[in-house]
Amino acid sequence: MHWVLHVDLDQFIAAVEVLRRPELAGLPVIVGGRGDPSARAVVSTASYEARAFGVGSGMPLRVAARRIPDAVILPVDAPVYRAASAEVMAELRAQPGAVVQVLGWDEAFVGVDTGDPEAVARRIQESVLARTRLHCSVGIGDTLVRAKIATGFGKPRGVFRLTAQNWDEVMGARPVVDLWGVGAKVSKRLLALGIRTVAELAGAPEAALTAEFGPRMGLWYRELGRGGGSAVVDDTPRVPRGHGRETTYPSDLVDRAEIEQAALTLLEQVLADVAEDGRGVVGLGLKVRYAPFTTKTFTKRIPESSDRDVVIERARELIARIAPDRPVRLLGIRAEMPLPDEAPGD
DNA sequence: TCTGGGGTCCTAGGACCC
DNA sequence: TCTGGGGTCCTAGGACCC
Repeated sequence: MHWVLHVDLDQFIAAVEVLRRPELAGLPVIVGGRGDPSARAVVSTASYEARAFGVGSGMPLRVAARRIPDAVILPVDAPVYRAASAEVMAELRAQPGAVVQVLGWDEAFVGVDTGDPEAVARRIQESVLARTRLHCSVGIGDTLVRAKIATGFGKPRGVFRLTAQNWDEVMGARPVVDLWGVGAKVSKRLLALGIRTVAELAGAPEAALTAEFGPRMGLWYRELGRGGGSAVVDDTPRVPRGHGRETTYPSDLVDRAEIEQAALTLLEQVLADVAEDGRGVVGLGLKVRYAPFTTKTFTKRIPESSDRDVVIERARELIARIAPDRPVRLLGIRAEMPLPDEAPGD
């Protein structure tokens, strides 16, 4: 029978850091930003020792540092994590009969045909550990959604099976925010409809959901409440839609020329990423966060172009729309690339 | 206590066309 | 003195994930 496994590395980034600094084992390790707790940054990953103090992903670094004064705080070192991730994914692909769909640096779906998914899960944990010295947890499911959610019950270093059989018993009474793809906003809107738990969402009337969320998302949320959806692990390589760069400045930018220069610097980096993909640009997006928290996005479609100067000229038109008299806290610029099937000439 | 940076996908509403 | 309905494209914004 066909099974979906969801493999998720345990405290991935912190674990990779501990591997190259064995003396950190057992200490509260926090990785985030440039490793400077006085800068504007958030926690990427905290080791389990740090989590015991209530520090977790997304928390401002400053707050984390205050909470654990003797924590080891390290800067994010993306190339190292990418390399470790590639090793893990290669090991997953080496499993006999496995179809692997990568979800991020530290997680992937693995589709397998087997009569004993737990045995496959344990074998994966052992072989990933042997190759990379990293521990992972594995969720087993009869759909992608159930496998993904199952992993959380297996952490750390465990295996958990979640299927149509035990879905209601395990998930029914839990709040909808525990579902993959339901966050704070949607769960609040659901609550306004009288829907608090996963079971209530699963049994909610179609009309109420589609009226609130539209025909597509409304039906999807109900399906999510049932743990349903696809059971197909898709290993088609993802084609990126675009590239972007965002920076929060240590102090807000006020000078007009300075803002323009900063935006063009970001654009250079974005265009380098686009060029590396060997594709053109069909759209631009400029995000500005004025101090303190109002964010504005300007977008623009442009005729497909790979000419750097042409794209920069179009971008200048967006940059000119930044309010001249307001301090800028964050700038982001993003280039959309043509989808493969709309690329001319192939 | 003060909120990053990289992405993805969905929806609403206006312009425009037939 | 009343103005349909379907489609596409574009901009802007919302929400979510890791």
